[in-house]
Amino acid sequence: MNRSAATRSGPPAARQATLREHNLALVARAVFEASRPCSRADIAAASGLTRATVSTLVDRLVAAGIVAELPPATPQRAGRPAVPLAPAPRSLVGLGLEVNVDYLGGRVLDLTGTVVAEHVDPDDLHDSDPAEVLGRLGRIAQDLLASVRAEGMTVAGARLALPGLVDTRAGRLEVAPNLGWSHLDPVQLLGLDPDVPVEIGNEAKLAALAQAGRGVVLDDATGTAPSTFLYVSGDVGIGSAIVVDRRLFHGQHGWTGEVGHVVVDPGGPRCRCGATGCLEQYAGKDALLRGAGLPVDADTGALVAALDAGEPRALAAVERAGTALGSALAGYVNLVDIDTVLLGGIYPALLPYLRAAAEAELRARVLAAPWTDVVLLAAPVGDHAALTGGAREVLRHVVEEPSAWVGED
Amino acid sequence: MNRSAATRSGPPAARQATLREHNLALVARAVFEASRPCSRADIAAASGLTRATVSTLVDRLVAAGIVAELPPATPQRAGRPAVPLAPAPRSLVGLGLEVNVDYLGGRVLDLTGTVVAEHVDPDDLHDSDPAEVLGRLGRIAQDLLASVRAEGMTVAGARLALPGLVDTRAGRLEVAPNLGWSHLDPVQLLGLDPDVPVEIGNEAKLAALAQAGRGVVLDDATGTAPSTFLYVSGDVGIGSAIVVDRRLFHGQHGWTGEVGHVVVDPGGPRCRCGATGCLEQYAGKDALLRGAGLPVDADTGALVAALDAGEPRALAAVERAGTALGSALAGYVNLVDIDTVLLGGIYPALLPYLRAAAEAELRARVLAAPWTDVVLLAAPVGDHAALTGGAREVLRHVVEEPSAWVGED
DNA sequence: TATTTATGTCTTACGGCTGAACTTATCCGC
DNA sequence: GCGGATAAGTTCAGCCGTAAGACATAAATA
Repeated sequence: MNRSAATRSGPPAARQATLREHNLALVARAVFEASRPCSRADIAAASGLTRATVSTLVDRLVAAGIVAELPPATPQRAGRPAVPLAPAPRSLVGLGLEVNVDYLGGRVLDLTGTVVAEHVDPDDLHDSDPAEVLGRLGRIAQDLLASVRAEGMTVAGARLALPGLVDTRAGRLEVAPNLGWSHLDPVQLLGLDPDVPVEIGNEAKLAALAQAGRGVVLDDATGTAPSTFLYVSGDVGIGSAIVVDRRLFHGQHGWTGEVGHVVVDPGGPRCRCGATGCLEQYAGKDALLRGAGLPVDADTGALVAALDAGEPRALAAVERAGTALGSALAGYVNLVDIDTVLLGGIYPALLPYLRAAAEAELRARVLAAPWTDVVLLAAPVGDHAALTGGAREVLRHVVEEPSAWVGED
Repeated sequence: MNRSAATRSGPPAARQATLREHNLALVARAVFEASRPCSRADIAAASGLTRATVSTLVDRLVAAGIVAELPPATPQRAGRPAVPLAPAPRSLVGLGLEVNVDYLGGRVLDLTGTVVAEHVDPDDLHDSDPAEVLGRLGRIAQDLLASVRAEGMTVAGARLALPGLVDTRAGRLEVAPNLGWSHLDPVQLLGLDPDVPVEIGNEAKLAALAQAGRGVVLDDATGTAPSTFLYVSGDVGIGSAIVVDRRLFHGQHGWTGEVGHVVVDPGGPRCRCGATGCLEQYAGKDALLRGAGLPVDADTGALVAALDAGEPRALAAVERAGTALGSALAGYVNLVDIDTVLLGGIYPALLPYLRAAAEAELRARVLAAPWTDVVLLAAPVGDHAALTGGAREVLRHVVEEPSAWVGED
């Protein structure tokens, strides 16, 4: 009997509890983004809340096991010494899972970003049976969960990375060409305890989030990890993700970043997608190996060896890939105006040989080149990045909405 | 003396007043998004706030001239008749300004989306003098402001659209090739009263926002304008904008959507940007006219006439443009996963002749084509869309942050 | 005219933040 | 070694905005 003209959608009404949730998240964020342990007073000064308010909020976060009070550092100056606050280790954890063409496995991270448990099984999963493989992964996940629970940790959730077109909201895998899977509900096939919420995601997208440095904790002694960047992951196919402010740009269905099928040359070779001259046919792994005169089942190491040995065919193939990649990336940058590109997958190893050609093309084709430089970087997180990204994504939600994990009183 | 480890950036602390601001915006949004006038009770039911709270908030919006109480409609059913609420007409207004290659002018919109004042001067402004032109526009703006103020309206702000690379935050125009302008501060040259805040923006971006208004009606089956879409505007150059949920995707500098320089064929003709085979060289206005064998200073009407007459060269040029556009848009859609494309500028007139070729290319090249259809539509707002978009953008801020316009008590 | 139904207003209660006073814990100078 | 200075963290009254529910209002209906 709702005759309302106003829509029911949109943001919810704000009440007193909303205030608290907001400020709780604000305080959590302050602790997790701080470059070193900070005190309640620091947070008060930085946020504009009073020390009184910050204190009650921090107390709740400590009680929930999200924030830990460290032993006091030896004070440097007059005044009561501060109680240093930091992300709580080995308390709340997130589980990242992945099935890819060459392995399946899981990784558990705590709020400090430390790996507290991991299990990876290399395997050839081309054209595999989804029920069998996901059942196996489910048992791996159960073992990981049991081991961390035995140490008193609480699992905040899990994220399953799959190399294909994924509908995150519906929890459906539409198609994963290389696995030979399509139209299935991977979460159900995992058969995990229903008390652990599992979401699925695209492998490249989650690998991208692993690069987003301090998504959970600032662990980049390596340097400043960018918070806005394009992540391009090369393998047989070439996937990518648009990360803005450490979050994915999601598009309408989550199917962004299909840079592998951007046109490089319409007169080029036919792609397995049916069109011609896609980037993948120049800079995909198979195309690179074929162009270098290596067997298709060779690995990147063989290609790098050929490059190091100065093989002309290998050098030519990689240069052609660099030009194609630069051309496609230039279009990408022209369209989304993000000028830091992290290269993952097979590209970090090839970057010394790719870079010159790619950058030449970028300089020539990026319209804003006179005002800004496009930076090509090797992605810092390499090994099974989607596992880390998935676990981090779970934990990011904890930090951004801690109220769900904080008790009533 | 701030030794804080926590950063001072990030969202501000939430206090009681924040609650009120949030809910005030919520209520305003409900009124402005409703498909027909709604009552206080409607808003309460839709938002989850109590009628009491909604009442006090609505009263404030009415007092501020943002919302108007309409005369009661003849009641259809038992019970006290509702007081219909709607955007207030001729109260708060926004000013859109534009300098483009063929005209300069301004347009004033009120909160209902009605044009309450307008002044457009056609003129050839290729390689013009910025100080002279902007001074002239400033006087036009002053006249418009004076006339609406004489009727008691309040000007919420102004937005100046320019056809070039614009740094919105710094208020600088980096370069506008067709105007022959570069490196200047257009707001200062306008010389407006400082009590009217003026921001600048890219012309294509603001024209895109004009398409996203709630009052905009598409002439396709659905009728309502989409809230997430790509807007592609063709002229000599081809600009575009990414609109998500009625907001621009901004990128790092605001320089998104340079689709005119996406590669269509690396072996193609050299572009004025220095690279080869850019979309602009196939689907830009000059390229189209040249391809059709028409003089470069002809207008779109001449091209359409040639098409209607069945001129083979014109038909071939437009088909080639359609294919090129489809190829570039396919890449665009593959990258940002937005499958509604509004075509503006010269394209609506050419759409009947472009569509088949463009859609064929889209079907072949969009990877998600089996799961979603890419829709090509003529942009509903045509004439000087950036004027409307600029004014709307000013008013959107009023609706989204009404607290700035609501008095203390 | 009395009843029903729905809108809009009024009053009291509650929860969360503020501000100021207070306690705690360390350093510094004598 | 002791008192003052300094700064972190805590306690408590007060304010403010929303919730809950009673009340007033206005029209249709029997």
